[in-house]
Amino acid sequence: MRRLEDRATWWVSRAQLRSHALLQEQFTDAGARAYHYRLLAAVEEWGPISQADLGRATEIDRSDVSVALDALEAGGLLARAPHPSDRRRNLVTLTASGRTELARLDTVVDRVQEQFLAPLADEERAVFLDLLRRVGTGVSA
Amino acid sequence: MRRLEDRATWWVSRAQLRSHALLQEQFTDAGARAYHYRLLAAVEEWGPISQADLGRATEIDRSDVSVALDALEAGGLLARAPHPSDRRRNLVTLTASGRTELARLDTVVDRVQEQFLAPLADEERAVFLDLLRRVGTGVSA
DNA sequence: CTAATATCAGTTGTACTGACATAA
DNA sequence: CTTATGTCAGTAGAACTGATATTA
Repeated sequence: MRRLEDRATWWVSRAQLRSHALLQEQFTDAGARAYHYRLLAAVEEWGPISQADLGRATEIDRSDVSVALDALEAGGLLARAPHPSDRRRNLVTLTASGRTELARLDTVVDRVQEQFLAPLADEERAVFLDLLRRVGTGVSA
Repeated sequence: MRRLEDRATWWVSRAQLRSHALLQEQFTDAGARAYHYRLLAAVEEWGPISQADLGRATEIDRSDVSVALDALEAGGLLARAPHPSDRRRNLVTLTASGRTELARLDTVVDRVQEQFLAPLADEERAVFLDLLRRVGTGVSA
């Protein structure tokens, strides 16, 4: 596969595939999903936050945020409350068990990250992160 | 998103998203799909090749190879012929127009790669490729 | 009897699209 | 009148699963 293996797009796919497989496997064992983790993490950092802002922060489509929040709310991991001055919005906050669940999932993600980056030495990891960040955003800064 | 933005898994997803968006957009304009390109490229390098081997080379599931080949064969880009000594197998080969189409898609992929790697300097691209390859295979070599 | 191949039908999770009622 | 928000229904492509007939 000379043709493909010289292409960054190919290797990005392969890397994403491996990362995704590790994450999915261990999230499934933990009874969670990637979307849920991303949303819980964003709510912890930015909450109380509206669903639209949550979508922008996690880069998950508004409509998918809406559906995912239904599950998270049903599981008691977060709560929706009306915005005091803008009745279009729901303010989303973490519950106590949401915080616990997030901490639990953090250990899963840390383990996955360690396995994923295992082929790289410490100095290489920092370089990799930097290059990946720039390529991911499309900005050279 | 401190929590997510310190994680390689997050940035791999973002990078894959950007790469995928560029590829999909320009493949759509060109009337092609990622699977088709991967299969054409593999057949050119390894063909005549059986469908099972094609699946292993491209890391596309056998069942998906089967379906994708239907479309490519219908478009006259490649041909299936019975294996002379193993009647279970189809030997897949490129047709002349398959070769032309592959060359056309190569220019698309080259353009996408250039856009995708735009944030990186030349030396950085080589480093990035190397790190990505190791992380994608899970092997430090 | 046990693989391996090609195929078919169906499922999952991610991402997106278009539409809509409501409210700013 | 225009824009933003939350919701709903539906779609697309990638990846996978399980089953099956055929052949090695």
